[in-house]
Amino acid sequence: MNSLLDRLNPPQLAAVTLPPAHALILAGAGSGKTRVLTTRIAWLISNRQVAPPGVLAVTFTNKAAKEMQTRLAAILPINVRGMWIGTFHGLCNRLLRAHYRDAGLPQLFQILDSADQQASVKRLLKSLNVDDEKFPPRELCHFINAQKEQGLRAAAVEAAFGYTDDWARKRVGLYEAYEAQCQREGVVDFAELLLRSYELLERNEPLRRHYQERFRHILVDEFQDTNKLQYRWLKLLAGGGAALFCVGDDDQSIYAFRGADVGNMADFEREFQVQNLIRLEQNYRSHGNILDAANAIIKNNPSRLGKNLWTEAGSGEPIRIYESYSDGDEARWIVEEIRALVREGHARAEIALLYRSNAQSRALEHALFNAGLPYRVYGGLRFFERAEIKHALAYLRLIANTDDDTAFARVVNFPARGIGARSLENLQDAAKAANSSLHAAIPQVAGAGGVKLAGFAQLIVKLREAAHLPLPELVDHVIELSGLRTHYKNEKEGQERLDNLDELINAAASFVAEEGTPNQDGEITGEFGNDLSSFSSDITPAALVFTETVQPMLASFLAHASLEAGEHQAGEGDDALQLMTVHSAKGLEFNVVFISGLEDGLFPHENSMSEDKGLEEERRLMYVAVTRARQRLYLSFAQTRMLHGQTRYNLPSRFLDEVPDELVKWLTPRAGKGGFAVSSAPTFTSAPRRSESSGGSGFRIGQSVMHAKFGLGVIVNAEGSGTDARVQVNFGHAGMKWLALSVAKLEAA
DNA sequence: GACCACTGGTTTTTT
DNA sequence: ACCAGTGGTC
Repeated sequence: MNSLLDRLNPPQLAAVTLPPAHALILAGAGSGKTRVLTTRIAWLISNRQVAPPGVLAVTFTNKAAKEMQTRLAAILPINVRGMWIGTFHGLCNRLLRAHYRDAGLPQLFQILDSADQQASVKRLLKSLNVDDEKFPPRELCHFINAQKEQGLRAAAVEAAFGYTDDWARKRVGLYEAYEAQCQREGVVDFAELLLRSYELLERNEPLRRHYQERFRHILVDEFQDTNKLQYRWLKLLAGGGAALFCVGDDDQSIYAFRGADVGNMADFEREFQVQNLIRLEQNYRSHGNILDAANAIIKNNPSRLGKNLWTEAGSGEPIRIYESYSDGDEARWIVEEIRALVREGHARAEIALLYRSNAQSRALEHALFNAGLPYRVYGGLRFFERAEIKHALAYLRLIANTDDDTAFARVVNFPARGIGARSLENLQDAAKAANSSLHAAIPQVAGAGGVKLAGFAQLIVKLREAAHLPLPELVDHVIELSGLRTHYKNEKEGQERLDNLDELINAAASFVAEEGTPNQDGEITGEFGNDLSSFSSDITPAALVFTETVQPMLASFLAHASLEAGEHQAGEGDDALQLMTVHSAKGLEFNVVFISGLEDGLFPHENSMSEDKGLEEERRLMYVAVTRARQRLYLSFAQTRMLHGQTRYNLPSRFLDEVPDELVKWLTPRAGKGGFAVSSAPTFTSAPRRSESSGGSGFRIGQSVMHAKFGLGVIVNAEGSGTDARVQVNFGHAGMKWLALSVAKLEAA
């Protein structure tokens, strides 16, 4: 068993073998964080400090949870799938399924993903005759989720903030109405999973005691990404004396924009009087120059817990910086560079192209496509989010729960069966009057619309009669009987959608194979199975009973579809270049990394400047991007870039200035502080449309200029001529200014 | 109910 | 530039 600890460095070893007390592990990028977590669990179990059911391990993504399980299974001779290792949402789902009654939910409650939630809010606004211009569904969802993530119900929002005006009051009212609608429909959104299970544990003392006593060791991955509610959830579960082992890196906190609160790290340290603070600073991933650059960049952030990565590897290659005239030129240069790398023997899959925002992938894809280089873009539409899949799932959801109005509204007229807006309006009115679901209100609708609706109700009855079929057959049956298959067969470009629907049947089959296989004791123990064996049976005996007609696998499969939208994408496994945003690159590593579009306004993003601490988060994002690279790192920027159909002129990113000169090799003449080196004369592309030449002043759009007060800038626009000539200049730090040429003393820079 | 023109809105994203 | 969603017409 000592071999388990053999290859750990001293701080890693210390972390893994800590006594059962609270601990905060500050784990830098590439410092072996996942390894420490899994080894810690394995060590605890093999040293009999805790039995497998006493461990609770939480991650953010399914991928991380799966990786932890796989690694553990390789070390320990136990059934890992029965352990409580999962995402916050997955574990909360498990908790709520087991105690649905105590949580006030129907047994087969459905989970709304973000799109479902928005559709649900939209429907709510419509039924209440609320102007969706005043309350955009998107923003309302954001508001509702933010409140839930603070642990605030609608009633509590008022108590917490009071109402400043009618609009605020109305907004909270809508939150309340949304809660009521979800409750009536028996659906929960993502944030609700968390809040509901938090409230369940908080209010139900025997249940809380049960879990507090059960979990002796709680381990948290990516702790810096937890929001307030998740932290409170952890505190509640650890309230019975469990040891909380939190691993995180404040420098890699890049999700504040969706509620993550790095402050949780400091709070944890203080509130739990953490005596064991361990820093993992030795990096096993990157060469020295890359690490030095990352350290130099992140050093500019004032509020850090403090940490400095080092490596035993040599300094390696310099960081290469390239300036190009346009985004297209940048992409073409990247293609050439990649060709050379591949010739030198680099695997394409080991080369990553990172960018700040998805819109930037277009130019890169264009160039890669023309060059015939295989690539894979991450972050597109996921399998379970495709329209045809969501349609099929909606039918399945109606089998599980006819009150699910979101599912109902989605497919009542898809494929088209002549139920128009008119009939639906009547139905909605009837449902509202009876305070019932849309399905239940069908008999109230008279006329031709009523007949057609009754036909749809009949279809649901037929589908429900098949609910006992094995899951894959049920899915197949639903696709057939609903008319989806026929619909897509008749559609000109429906073949891909048909293939996807077949893939859904396959997914159901493999889900049954993986999750539904009973173990020796005949229990279903997968993440989405109802792991009831682990609960003391006196608490929820009722949870063992399933609705007779509906098989448990269906509910589990639907939860699986919502919680794990799936990275089911083409080209997986091929030797393809990896294209993704910096956000989605977190946790990954590559031999060669290109970070493109390093321009002020893009990266750091202009929207971040107005936000409090926005620039710091952007800098952490840059830190994450840089630390993805093992051997070679390229940074590139362009003077002009097409965005939203307009050419934009940006200055080089301030982050470039933060990389020490001695680590860098400029592939183009070095740009001055905050300006361009290469005068905008394009060397390998046609000149851009120069709308005006600023009244013959000698300045042109795209030119770098120096101003006594504002410093360096780029001319982005011009109007007027002669003494009236004015130019608009982007000064980066100092912002965008209109200057009269006759007054402002501008010099070409 | 199907098709086409117009509008608005585009940071990052998991669950 | 480009998508999605909407409102008009047939």
